[in-house]
Amino acid sequence: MSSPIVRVALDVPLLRGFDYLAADANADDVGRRVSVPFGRGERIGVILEVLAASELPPEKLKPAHAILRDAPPFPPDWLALADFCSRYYQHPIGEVIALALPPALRRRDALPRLPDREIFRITEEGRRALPRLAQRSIAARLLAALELNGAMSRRELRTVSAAAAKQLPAMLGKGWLIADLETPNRKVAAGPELLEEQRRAVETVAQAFGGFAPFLLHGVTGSGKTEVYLRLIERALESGGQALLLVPEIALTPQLEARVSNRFPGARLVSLHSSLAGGARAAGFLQALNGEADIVLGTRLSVFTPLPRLALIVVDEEHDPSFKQQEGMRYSARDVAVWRAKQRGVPIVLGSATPSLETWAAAQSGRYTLLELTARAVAETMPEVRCVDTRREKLQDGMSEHLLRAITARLERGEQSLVFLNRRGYAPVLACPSCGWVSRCPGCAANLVVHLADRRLRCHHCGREEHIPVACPTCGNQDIHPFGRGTQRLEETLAARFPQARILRVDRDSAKSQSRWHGVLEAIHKGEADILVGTQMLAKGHDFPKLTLVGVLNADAALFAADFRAPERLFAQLMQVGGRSGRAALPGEVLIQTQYPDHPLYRALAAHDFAAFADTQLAERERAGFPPFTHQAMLRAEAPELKQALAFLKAAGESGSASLPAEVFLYDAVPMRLHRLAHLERAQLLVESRSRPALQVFLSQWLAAIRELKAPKALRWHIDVDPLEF
DNA sequence: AGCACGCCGACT
DNA sequence: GTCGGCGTGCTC
Repeated sequence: MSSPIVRVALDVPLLRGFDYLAADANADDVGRRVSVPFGRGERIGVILEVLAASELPPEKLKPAHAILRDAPPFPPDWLALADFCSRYYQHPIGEVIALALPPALRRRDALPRLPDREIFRITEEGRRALPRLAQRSIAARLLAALELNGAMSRRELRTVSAAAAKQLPAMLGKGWLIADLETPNRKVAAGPELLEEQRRAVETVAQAFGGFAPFLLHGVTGSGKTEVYLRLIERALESGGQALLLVPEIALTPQLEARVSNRFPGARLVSLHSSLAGGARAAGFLQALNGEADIVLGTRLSVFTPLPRLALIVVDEEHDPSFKQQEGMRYSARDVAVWRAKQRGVPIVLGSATPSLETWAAAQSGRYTLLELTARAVAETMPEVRCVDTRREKLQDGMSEHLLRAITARLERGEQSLVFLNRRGYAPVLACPSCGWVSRCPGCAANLVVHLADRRLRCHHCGREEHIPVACPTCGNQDIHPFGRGTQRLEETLAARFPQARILRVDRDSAKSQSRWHGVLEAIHKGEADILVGTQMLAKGHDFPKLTLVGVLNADAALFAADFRAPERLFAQLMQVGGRSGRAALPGEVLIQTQYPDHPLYRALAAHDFAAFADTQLAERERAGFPPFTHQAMLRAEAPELKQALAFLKAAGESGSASLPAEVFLYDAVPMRLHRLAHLERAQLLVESRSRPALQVFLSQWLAAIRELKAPKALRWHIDVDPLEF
């Protein structure tokens, strides 16, 4: 009888698994970590299959070092999830698994310690023994404490005696105590009264528990989506299930985490945000895997958490672009979450005030069930949204008289204003008016942005920094100046115009660190600022009670951008900033400076009518053959020379057209919009099909052919399935 | 991806 | 005579 074979997924960019001899392997080692020799080193992989024989000649097989049995194996549905991602996103299985695992589990480290959930109780045997023991003995004191308290954890027993841990095994051996697992505490704090439509949404989803059912929960800021999530999580926990709550990659996670843990004080909450230390991430992952965690809350990576009792998935702000990974395996956590809900037969709730058009279309067609929250649940009113026609009103330093008057009125009333400008820095470029020189980034096809605060020129794409030159580098002219307007300059002009006002700029530069960001939020809350100048950083989630005016500068560019998703993002962004202002007592106002006040996007925004906006966008997309009416994949290449990237893509395109199915279309290779980034020239080639399966089949064959192409050593390429960026 | 082997140019 | 360039090929 020959030794069993394990097929192992390793973190290498190769499509296949690797077979090893493993004499002690058995069927339930599938999904376990394994240490194997690879090349001249050692690696940790995951067992995909246990086989009787390998297709490889026996002499090529090496024995595995050890199957790591210190944790439960990753369950079959988890491996199936990795396999799906591998095939759908055309990414090697070993790398998918490596991505899904916390780094600590990809090493041979000792596993992190999990929070102790073991509790001890005294037995009859122990009660009989107690009087016979010396009163001051450790055993007696422990038994007495247990008799008094019922059940105690190891930690609690240690407070009785520091030597408790040492004594426990012997006492267990004598049958004086029994160890048990702490039963989860089902305590739920009271939530606010639900509005009728919230209650209906909760009931509709709750009735779908136990089977796959996708929902779109559509409701503006303040309509109480979070409360719906919390009630549904409560239902999931009641039935003994686990809930997965995915949130965008923003600084808001701690707030939501606090809200969840306050509501479910007895539940075991695992929070997997990006700044988590390695050990903590692994611990959370293992708690989810062994079924101890009740709620997993985290950003896109959390979609890969193993959850044996999964009962519900929630994706909050489902339209948020941060759910899509933009490097390595370019997966969409929202889409993977939907697949996972289907695989596991559980309901999934996608929540947003401005759903992605993909999700909206699915809800319109009935594939997803639409749940609408129309009322603002809290004491808030929708702000009044108006356009300021900048063709008629002369601008002063980028601001209209209208906006300036509105700010003045807020100052007089002691309310806050926010001026929104999505452009960091002082000015987008430094230029010489006499010779036409502009500050360009030597590595990127982009301008260096003037940051006057620290007197530097900075590339927002590659991070390059230079000193601000005193004279034009080409003609020596000393009269060079910043052109255009960024948040720093806006702050300066506002300060000049409103010398009495306290102005606070909020962008990535002014709120770099977590602590500075918190300081900023606190200052706003305490009313220590009268005028806020900010980028989209300020748009999300936070509640500023005294804010009653939002002015939007320079939004028009997105209306006519080359990227067909730009209007969708603009609408979501403006809706979000607008949502920062206004409550019942202090109604809010949004002033949008635009040259196109009659544009349907602004009209829909003014009417707070997402559906109208979405319908016109979807009609346009259908006419133009864009997603969600077609499915796309983007092949991108980068190389030192643009012609190398283009030549590679052209060769790839030719190899693809050789066997192109009728329903798949290959476009020509073109330079990317930002065609040079960090000294690399970049180009891309779009593939499109109305049939997702046809596209998938084509992609897997095509990529096999592309891997055979020879390319310059410095050229790198990747495939992006369902790309967001153009 | 690493990391070997392998065959041609300028250095102690 | 060797150090080292990165082309090619393999990893069970």
